[in-house]
Amino acid sequence: MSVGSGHIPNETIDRLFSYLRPLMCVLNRGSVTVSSRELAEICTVNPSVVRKDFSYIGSLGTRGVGYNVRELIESIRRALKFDNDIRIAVVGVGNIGRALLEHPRFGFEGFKIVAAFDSSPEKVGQTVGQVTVEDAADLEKRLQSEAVQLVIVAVPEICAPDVARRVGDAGVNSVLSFTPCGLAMPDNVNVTSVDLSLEMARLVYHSCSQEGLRIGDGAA
Amino acid sequence: MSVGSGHIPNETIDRLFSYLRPLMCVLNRGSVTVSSRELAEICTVNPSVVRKDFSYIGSLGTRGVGYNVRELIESIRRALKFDNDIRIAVVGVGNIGRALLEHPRFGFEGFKIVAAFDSSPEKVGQTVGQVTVEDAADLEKRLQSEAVQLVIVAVPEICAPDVARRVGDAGVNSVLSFTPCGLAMPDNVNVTSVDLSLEMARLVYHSCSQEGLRIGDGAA
DNA sequence: TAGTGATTGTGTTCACATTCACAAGCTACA
DNA sequence: TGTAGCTTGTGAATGTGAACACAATCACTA
Repeated sequence: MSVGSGHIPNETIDRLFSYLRPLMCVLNRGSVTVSSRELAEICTVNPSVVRKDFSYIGSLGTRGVGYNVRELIESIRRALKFDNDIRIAVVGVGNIGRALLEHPRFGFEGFKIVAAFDSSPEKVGQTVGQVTVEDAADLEKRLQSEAVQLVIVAVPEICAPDVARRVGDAGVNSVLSFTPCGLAMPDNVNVTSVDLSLEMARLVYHSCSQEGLRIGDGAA
Repeated sequence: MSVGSGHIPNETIDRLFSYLRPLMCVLNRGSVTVSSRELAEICTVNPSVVRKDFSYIGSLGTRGVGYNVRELIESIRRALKFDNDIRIAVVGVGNIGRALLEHPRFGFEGFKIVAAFDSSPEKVGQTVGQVTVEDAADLEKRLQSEAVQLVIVAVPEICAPDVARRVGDAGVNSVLSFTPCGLAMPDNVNVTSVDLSLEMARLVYHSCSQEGLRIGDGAA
């Protein structure tokens, strides 16, 4: 019962994703290995959770030493089927859309923005970041020809349902939306909404009820 | 063991927050009551989860009818100590900061942006949304005089650690950051990072491994 | 080569959360 | 008033993940 046999718990999957970026940081700092204790501290989880998580994708560490950072990143990405760049399109080049397009890091993290759309004539033709803004009229056709896997919907709330429908029709089944109210989408389309209000409310709640988080592992 | 006695499970707390916005939508649609089945459908959870969650904050529904939407929202907000507006400051008036400041909905959701800061002289003095951008030099002093409870850090990555430190020094203990790499903060400060890469990676993973989500409650 | 200190890997235990199933209670209507 | 149809509220069962504790293993040093 080791190495990728059996099934990986859902929570572990979620955490595996969240390890990736800290590991990148550790790698950039020049560390060759990282211990479960270190990584746990960065991610604010229990070290034994880290070890168990990694045990689900195979025994990757060396006792007494830790985990080889580079190998670890590789293994996680393999386990999460996150090998090739994910092809992304941004719909809506307002403040948020622009921020995304100008964000330089996506390239390093396995994402590639391949197209941007807007319906406003003065924006169409502009070059923002690495792409040139296209007319939203061509949305469906272009999503298909660019083999887009994920669409970021950053349009005004009123337009969102229409855009979402068209994206669904084009066969894209991952949508990241900045419109918090639920978009009615077919079952085969996964939608994640970025809801800052929600995060902020939770944050303040937890700050108020400051429950002491204990982390330790054995000798704490 | 009813009505606010005992303790509320963590997962329930999280969900209570996530019910708020859908309930607002239902309210705006003109519905007076909502059933656990309806709300569960919107939130993609099991109806019995909804009922149990609400049972932790008291018996709020009427059998055969459902829950009074307005009362429900009130009760949830009370339970989450989310009665008064949360006072927010935005640091960094770039694309993201501007998007936040111009976002009209916060006011309706219990948030009030009371200040914005930037270090660039040409931005200081501009009015964006409801506030006038102030010089970041006065940050600590102004955070205190405005009794800011939560700071949104939307500055370039390189400046983030410094801003975070100053925010911490000013006594604010909730920070929402758009800088994904962990900010080193004292223990009494809660930081939530908005990490789009993380969300996108999860989204694509779940779209690929399309596991059929079942929801039903008894008769499905 | 033996000893020391550190760290992983994991079986077991425990705590927590979800689901189920059904009684209790409401509305509507004849 | 009585009946039918919903919907809530909740005890009990089930499922799942987290924490723990410790054996196994490695590097390093004398």
